[in-house]
Amino acid sequence: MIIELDLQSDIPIYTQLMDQIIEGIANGALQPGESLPSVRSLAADIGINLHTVNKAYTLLKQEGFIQVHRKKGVVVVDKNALPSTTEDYLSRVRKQLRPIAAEAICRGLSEEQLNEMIKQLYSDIQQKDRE
Amino acid sequence: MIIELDLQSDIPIYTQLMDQIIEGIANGALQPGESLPSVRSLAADIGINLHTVNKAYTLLKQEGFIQVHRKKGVVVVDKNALPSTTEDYLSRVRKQLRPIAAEAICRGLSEEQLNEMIKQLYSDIQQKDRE
Amino acid sequence: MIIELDLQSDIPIYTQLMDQIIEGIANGALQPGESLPSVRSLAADIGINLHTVNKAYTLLKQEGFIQVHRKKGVVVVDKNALPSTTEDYLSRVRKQLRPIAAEAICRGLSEEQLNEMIKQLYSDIQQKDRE
Amino acid sequence: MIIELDLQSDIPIYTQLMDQIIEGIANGALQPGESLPSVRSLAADIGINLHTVNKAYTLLKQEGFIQVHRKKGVVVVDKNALPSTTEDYLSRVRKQLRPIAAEAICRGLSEEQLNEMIKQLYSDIQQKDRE
DNA sequence: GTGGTCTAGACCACA
DNA sequence: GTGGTCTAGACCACG
Repeated sequence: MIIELDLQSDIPIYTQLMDQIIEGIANGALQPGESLPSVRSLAADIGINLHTVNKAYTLLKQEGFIQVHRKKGVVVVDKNALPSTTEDYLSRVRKQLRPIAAEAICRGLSEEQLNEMIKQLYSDIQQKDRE
Repeated sequence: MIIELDLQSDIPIYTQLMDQIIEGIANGALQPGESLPSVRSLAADIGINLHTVNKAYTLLKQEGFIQVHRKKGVVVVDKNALPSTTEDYLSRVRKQLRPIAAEAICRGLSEEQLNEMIKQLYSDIQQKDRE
Repeated sequence: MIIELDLQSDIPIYTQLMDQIIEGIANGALQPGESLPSVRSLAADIGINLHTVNKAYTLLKQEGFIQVHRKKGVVVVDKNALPSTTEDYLSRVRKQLRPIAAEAICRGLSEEQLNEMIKQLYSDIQQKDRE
Repeated sequence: MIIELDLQSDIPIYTQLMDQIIEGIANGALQPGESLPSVRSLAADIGINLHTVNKAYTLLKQEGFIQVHRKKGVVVVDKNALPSTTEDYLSRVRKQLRPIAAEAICRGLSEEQLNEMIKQLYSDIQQKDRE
């Protein structure tokens, strides 16, 4: 799986890294049980700081996407094992979406267009799954 | 219009302020042509520094939501005057939604559920508009 | 002569007013010896503050474009009476043009294009003279 | 590269700083990809506050002259990457030049003399480029 | 009185 | 160590 980082972006590198890994899990590029590279090797591979990779891994672990095995190292959790649609999670998503929706209303982007966009994203992200 | 800030949040105050004002414009609490309070008075009202308010105003101006009128002070721009659905804007929204969608897929939140959430947000935000 | 002000502009109103009057002198809309409206009436006409008009007039007087007669009020000076191409003036123009030229170079706007633009401005401004 | 500021000037320090940096880019003193000093060190060097430097950098970033790279710090963008001669840009230049041209007409500075001045500025600014 | 500019000092997130 | 954010206090230009 290829990690693409934008060092010019205002999004922190560790966040970008998390997002990419989560997307990898979503589209099946990272299968449940699969091992992620060690902090050290991943950092070297993509040319970033150890701390940065470490921070991403730590947060991913906290959110339940990965687990640290003593032997296998960092492994991907089964999607189905994730606590789905917690109320906590739902309200977090709502908070994330709210300002996006507000701006969309101001700019005349309709509910339908936004939903269409989400539909495209879903199929776009899951696309690689079918390969 | 009431501004609610969470000073503990990891979202910068000026961003929260921007979001609230944009939502105010979206729901009609802030009508086109209406003047916003001066940086000083708003800062005093909500108990933050005037520079923080100023930063929010500056960014909102830059994004076209408000204008600084030399006589009327800070003025709300007409929603319809905003360049709606620029390709730039659409791709920005897509970038914002992508990680949200990816996580949703992992957590088993379906496209339909997300759509429903957006529908609720739209009606929730626009609610005051109907008054 | 019609004065057009942009209250949204970041250029101070008094500067805009000066610019318009100078352009009026340049294109002959304001003839030498002609009287300008009084501070009071001009302010009322264009709906701005007395102080603002006053400041513009004061600066124009300082720069030699207008004179204050005890009887006729504010009158336009003859262009030819202006101290032309002082070294002071030339270096001031150079200072104004320098950053414009620097940015033009960065953005790949050629010397010729810039000169062409000036040519157009000259004919554009003097156009009304022919009417 | 040497930065020269006039703290007595009525031109804001951050604007002067921007102008100097843009000129540095124009004349090749600042090469594409080169890193600018950090806000702190530059502020210390030229004896101004870091927020003032920061404002200049922020605006330069906004106008596309520099980018903030998460590893390299503040980096000069390739001139060729700048969107050259946008209609927006051209009309902005026109607005800047208009009052200059108007005054020039009043003072009897001919089109040719202005053109000559621009020619000199171009060669003056680009001078260092040839070294 | 308002916004714009500048300074100063502080904390935190990031790498 | 770097940029990002926030606060505080001050002066000036503008209207």
